[in-house]
Amino acid sequence: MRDRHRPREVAPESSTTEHGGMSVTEHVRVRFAPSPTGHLHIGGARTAVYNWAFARRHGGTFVLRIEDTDPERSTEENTQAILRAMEWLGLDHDEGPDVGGPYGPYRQTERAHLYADALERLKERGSVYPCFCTPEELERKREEARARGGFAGYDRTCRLIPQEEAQRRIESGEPHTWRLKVPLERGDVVFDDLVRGEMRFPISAIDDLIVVRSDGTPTYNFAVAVDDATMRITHVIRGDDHISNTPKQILIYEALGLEPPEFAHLSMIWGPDGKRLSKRHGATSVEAYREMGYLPVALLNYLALLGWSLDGETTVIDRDTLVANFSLERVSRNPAIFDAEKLEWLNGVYIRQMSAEEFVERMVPVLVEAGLLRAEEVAARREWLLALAPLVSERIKRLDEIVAMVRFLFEDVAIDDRAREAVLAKPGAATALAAAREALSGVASWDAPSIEAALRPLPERLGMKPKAVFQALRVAVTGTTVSPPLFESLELLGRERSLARIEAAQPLAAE
RNA sequence: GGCCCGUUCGUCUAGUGGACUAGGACACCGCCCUCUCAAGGCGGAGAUCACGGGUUCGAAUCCCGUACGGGCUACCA
Repeated sequence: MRDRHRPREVAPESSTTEHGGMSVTEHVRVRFAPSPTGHLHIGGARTAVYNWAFARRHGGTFVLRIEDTDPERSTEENTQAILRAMEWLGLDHDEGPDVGGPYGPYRQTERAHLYADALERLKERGSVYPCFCTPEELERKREEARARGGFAGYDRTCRLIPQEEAQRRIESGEPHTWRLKVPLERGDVVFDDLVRGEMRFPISAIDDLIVVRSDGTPTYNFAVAVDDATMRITHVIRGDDHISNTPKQILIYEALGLEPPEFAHLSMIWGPDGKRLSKRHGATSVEAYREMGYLPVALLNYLALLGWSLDGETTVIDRDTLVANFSLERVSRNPAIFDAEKLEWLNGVYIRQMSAEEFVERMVPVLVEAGLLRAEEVAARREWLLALAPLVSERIKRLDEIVAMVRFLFEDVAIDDRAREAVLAKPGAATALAAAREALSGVASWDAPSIEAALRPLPERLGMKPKAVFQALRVAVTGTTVSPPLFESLELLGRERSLARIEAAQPLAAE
């Protein structure tokens, strides 16, 4: 449903709001709050991109908060991996566990005292009450309520316990949780979602949720609200799986006597089958894309486009353009399906945009990693690498494709069976190779133009098609039917090796 | 069950009542270029705007309903 009354988001740099008749400048503060239970995945990265872009667009602060309250699955390695992935993507944060900041600590496990403080405040204000129901009882009640239909939340039994009695039971050591006393008389909880417009929830449908467990730890909604409040977050930009949590968090803010932030809910990212994106759909972590040879700018661009558009026409959007143009108003409400092919195309666009120098910088680590080049050789072969760069960069979409494309330049490769059959087995192949070998041995200066000058006349002289002659040569020299341009390849291979390979291939060629 | 969200070419999207014979991009098909593969150029196919009602001179755009998909409904996050 389209909502034409979507609220204004803040103007770039800052926004001015009325506070007690006084104009104050509100500094934008957003946060990305991943749970270190795994690597940074595509969906989380997209949320991070939007938060980052929004902060940068408005000259605000981007906070990184680690939600590590699940001790079973949270690890420090994952935290570090998430940090690395964000750095690689270029999503720099202003405050976080690694860089600190005025509103720390930035790991939930280190913020226990803040939740305790908040609980005290809630008690003082009478916004919370102890609940002595056991998990088993609750389970039973839930099932009964479910069977009756309608509201399935807590039946508020303990809300009716007189204060003195509750106090006595607490002091006697009876296990209890703390529940939010939802103000039934309050009326609907309404907020203006910056992406979806007005969102309205009947107060009667909101549970007296547990804010602090019997072991004293805060529940998710409580921790989030307290964190966002104490970190002075102004805009909460997150997945739409949190829409239903929002009214609960707003109620917590209100119970604390605080002004809730603005909210913007992003649609989910799905796999090609319309299901939640998961490993089944292939690579889902940012790290995996780095390893596959994707450029950070390409992934950033693609992620930005997954639910946001600049103008509906522009698709190639670099970091600066994104920052200069990002707005929540242009975020779409529909879930988006992750399209690996479009990402790959975009990556190719950025690869082709690189200068030879930039490409060499990317290519060298790949070659070294593949064992084709030694790091010590790089300086000496710089000119050669610079000449190779444009030949390769125009033909690949991922950096990891480099290896297969240039291997023949670094080591002798066997001639591919299919290539031999399709090309060398054709009549005339041997004649072509012999003629080429002869023509090439006479080349004075071993460079592509001279090589081309020597080879160009061959087809006509031999009465063959150009393609037949050059493909035979290509297969002899590169081992396959697909390679960078022939004349340049010969130049880079060098005279000795080129002639040797042609000679070696001659016995395999048909007359 | 209750509450909430979503639905425009295969995919990402443009669209905010008349400029819509619904635009762009990826993918697909054809032609051109060409030593292969790419890249590039030109062209093509592809969307009854989920469905049904209404409002209006006029609706992809506003209203209501239905269907389908999704989320929340935990002492998970």
